[in-house]
Amino acid sequence: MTAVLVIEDDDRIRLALLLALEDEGYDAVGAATAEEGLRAQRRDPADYVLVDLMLPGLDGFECIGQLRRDDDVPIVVISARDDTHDIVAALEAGADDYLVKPVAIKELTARLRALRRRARTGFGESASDRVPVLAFGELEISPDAGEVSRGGQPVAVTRTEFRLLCELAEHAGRVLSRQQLLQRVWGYDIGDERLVDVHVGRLRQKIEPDPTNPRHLVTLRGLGYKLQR
Amino acid sequence: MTAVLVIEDDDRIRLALLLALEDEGYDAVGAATAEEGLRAQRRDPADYVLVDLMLPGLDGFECIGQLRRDDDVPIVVISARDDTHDIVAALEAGADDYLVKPVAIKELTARLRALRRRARTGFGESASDRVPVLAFGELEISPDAGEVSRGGQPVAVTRTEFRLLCELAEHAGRVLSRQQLLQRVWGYDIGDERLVDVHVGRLRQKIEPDPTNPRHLVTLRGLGYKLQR
DNA sequence: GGATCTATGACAGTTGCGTGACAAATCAGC
DNA sequence: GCTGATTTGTCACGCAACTGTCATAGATCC
Repeated sequence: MTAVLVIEDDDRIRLALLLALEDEGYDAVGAATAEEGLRAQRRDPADYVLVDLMLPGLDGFECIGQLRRDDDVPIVVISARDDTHDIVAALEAGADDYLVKPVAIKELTARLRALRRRARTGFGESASDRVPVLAFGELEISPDAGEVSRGGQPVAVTRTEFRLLCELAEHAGRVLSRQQLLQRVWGYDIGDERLVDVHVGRLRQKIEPDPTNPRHLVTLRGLGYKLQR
Repeated sequence: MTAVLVIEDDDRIRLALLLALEDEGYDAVGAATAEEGLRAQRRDPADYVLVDLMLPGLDGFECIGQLRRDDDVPIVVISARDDTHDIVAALEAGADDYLVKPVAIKELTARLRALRRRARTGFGESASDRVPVLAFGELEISPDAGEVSRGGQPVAVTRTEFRLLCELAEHAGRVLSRQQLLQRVWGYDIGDERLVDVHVGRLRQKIEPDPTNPRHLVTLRGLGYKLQR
């Protein structure tokens, strides 16, 4: 069954949504705060997340950001605010759709279905010859095409940088030690680990908006590097 | 450049949309009727299609159906009608999103970007690329990701602290003596057992809500430490 | 109340990381 | 092949963060 996580602090609205979703045949779970929702999603990932923007503690935008960091789950914002600014900000943060309260349950489920259909289909070329693309926020990597882009703009990376990036992307969210990277990217059994630093540094100059404060290609001191959403 | 086809019979609205889209860096083309739009799309496919519902001749719903028959192009409906029925019908017919006039251009483009991102990413991560997490109440440890979080909020721990925590987490609920920890975390055969205390203390500062009254990382006097739920 | 075990703060030495400079190697265009 | 441009690997330096030691204070047991 399709599972939906509803992150909404207002008990009545949350309950109403949960009941309505269950009526529609979804397996719905509620969370009253962003923190609770994030935890629930980590432990037992739902297929969709609905999130309110105004939450106590961690707000909706941050919640979306956190969800997107380690998950591709479709996120639909359900908010009382219909300001263009909020809508744009939420979508940019990683939300897939934005509905203004009060929401009609039929519309909501229709939108969930549309979202699923779109995600399955992809677009551009026909499904068969579509190049797989790994996405990390505004960063996109297509290993087959040998292309990297940030926010739709192509980024020129060298071969070594590209291999390094692919290796990290393949194990997205996981730490790779310098040794592992040397092994996999360069084929060295032993070698100077600083070499990895240098290339990571160069890569960051190209793919990170603020290379000094990397958001995707992060260092885990003493452990290695990892690529995250 | 990204091309957008706008199918809208009202000249003023169509023109306004075209201009606004071009301002935003899109390559926008207009069509006044469904037939004209379909022809244009067949001849020179755009990356997105915006379509009005109330069109002379072939109406919007049918237009969507026709578009969908031979194309995966993302379709966004832009309509004056905000009736749930219409919205659901349009989405079911194959539209990807539905905006009610008047539309804010910023919102429109944000939605186009969201759509593109989703289509590229797809979803439904396979279980294999989900990073495993060990949970202890609100405390979460992901050895692979090199991450620790409390209540969904990431906590920065050092390498030694991380190793220590993982060691304890691996044997959750069991006491580990200082000797065992020294052995496993530091590789020391002999060494000052106080060292363990110091690191446990530092770890508690970071992961325990009230470090003086630890709930998870507890001391067993004379025996050692253990991590519990 | 004394003995033993544990917590914690301060501190200096060490380690790890990012970066710029540079030379060797490789590539592209002719 | 030649030449200039790009890419790659090496090195050294400096900063920031981490580690281990110690001393002292506190807790616990009998």
